[in-house]
Amino acid sequence: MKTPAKISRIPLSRQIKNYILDGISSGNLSPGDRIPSEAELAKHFSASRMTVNRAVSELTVEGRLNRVQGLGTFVAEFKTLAPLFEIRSIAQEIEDQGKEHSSILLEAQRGPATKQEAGRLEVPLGEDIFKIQVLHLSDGHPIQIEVRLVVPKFAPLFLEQDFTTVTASDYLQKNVMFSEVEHKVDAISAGPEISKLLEIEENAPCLRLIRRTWLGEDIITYVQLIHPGEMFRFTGRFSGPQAVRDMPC
Amino acid sequence: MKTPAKISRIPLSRQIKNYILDGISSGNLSPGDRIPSEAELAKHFSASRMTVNRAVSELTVEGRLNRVQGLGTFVAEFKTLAPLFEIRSIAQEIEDQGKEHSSILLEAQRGPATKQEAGRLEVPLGEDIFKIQVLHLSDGHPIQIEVRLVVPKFAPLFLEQDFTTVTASDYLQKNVMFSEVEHKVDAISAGPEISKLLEIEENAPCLRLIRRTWLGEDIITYVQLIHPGEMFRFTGRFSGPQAVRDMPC
DNA sequence: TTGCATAAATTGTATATACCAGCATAGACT
DNA sequence: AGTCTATGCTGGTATATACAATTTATGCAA
Repeated sequence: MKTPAKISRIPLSRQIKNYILDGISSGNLSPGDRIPSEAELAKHFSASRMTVNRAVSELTVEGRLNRVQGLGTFVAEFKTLAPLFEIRSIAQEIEDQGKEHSSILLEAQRGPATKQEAGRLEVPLGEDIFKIQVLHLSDGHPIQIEVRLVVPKFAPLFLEQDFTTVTASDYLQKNVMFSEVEHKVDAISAGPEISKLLEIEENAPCLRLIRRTWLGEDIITYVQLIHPGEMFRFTGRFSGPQAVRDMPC
Repeated sequence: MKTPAKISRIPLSRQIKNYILDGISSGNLSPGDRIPSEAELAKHFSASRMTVNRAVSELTVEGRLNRVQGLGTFVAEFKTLAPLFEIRSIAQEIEDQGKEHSSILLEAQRGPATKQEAGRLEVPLGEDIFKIQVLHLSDGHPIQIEVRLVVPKFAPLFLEQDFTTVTASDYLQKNVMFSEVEHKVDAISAGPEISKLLEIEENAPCLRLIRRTWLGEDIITYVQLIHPGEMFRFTGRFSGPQAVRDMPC
């Protein structure tokens, strides 16, 4: 008798990681709390300690946990901005979490640049530009709003992309000659539109606003990402105690 | 008979990682090359495959290698900017590589801000500021120049730091309430001063210039880092084929 | 009370083994 | 010639085990 279909195609180590992550995001585990020891987790999952060790080690590398030999493993005190500074495809990020990425094209229009848009791209006011807005979903749940401003004459190929499947990061990674990247991170609260799109409460704090400007020889792109803070994490690697504790969100 | 002192306190997995990294930096392994299989490495180091597996897996997470099931493990095609965007202490970075960090205080003076400096900090021209310049060394080799501009009235405690042991990142991580970070990356070539400090050829290309501005409630800091490009790596995670290949450096 | 040795718990590292999954190729078959 | 299959190599995951290193708690002795 063969294995009855595929009951669980998710690796055990991944399940353990998700279990811990769920504990953190659900509030059962708070920053500073000790998580069960490797031996306990191994028993709980009927796994060997090595498997637990790998799962926990990976979470440590990812900045979610801190391990202290002889003491135990603890939920990282603070979230990290590090992932925000890593320029990766949101699709890849989601898939790495074992979830399914999809996206909805909210807007794709061409027209003259407003004053703000021209400022972002550092082009003359009224310049012919493209404005694309995409909503990214993780397992069907909205998770990030992406706004792209592109100067068509610099990037004709960009316009042929399927914006719902190819993220800006994907495209830029494959096609754009990097010369300079400017990166700004800010925190905002949700206005009516954003709260509706992301299915969160209005005026919810903690949203991360990331702005990136790519200045290449043949393309000028401005990417603006908005997503709930929970998706990305802070660790001590980036900011210390006061850094986040005193933040409004 | 006990172990004869400590012949090798460096973990085997770390040794394997260093072996591979050395192969890459020495040019024996170029991007795209296949590295020896896990079995071969295990034999070479008289280690078990699991140990090799861990070492190689970690290098993959760090973006230095790409693993393909059924094919082999390959040197990552391109370096990544990701570490540049991770805000970490240079001291920690160096120690993580198993090397010793030290630093030399090149300059520490107080005076009115020049036009350029005032612009960086967004303070009035002539504002009383501190200018600190530190040279960081890895195992005695100069590796990074750090320039810090600080507005004293916003950060009185900052001035009591020992600048040669506490890096700006360290301090900011522990004491500064984060509100906004601006991050710019650029590539420059080495002028006479820089080439002398970093012990590299004059006009050497590929130097990374990183500028960070921290805007907090009680501190405004501008940090400028210069280091040879080799220290940090690119991977496909950040930039695609053309991204680096076509760069002047 | 103080100091020190010891024990217990925990993570860190390493081994030996097993089986699964993906890829490429050689060889057999049509 | 084209197609299929078997095989071998590769990495992916998991187990069971062992010992080292670190921290904390405990208990005993001075």
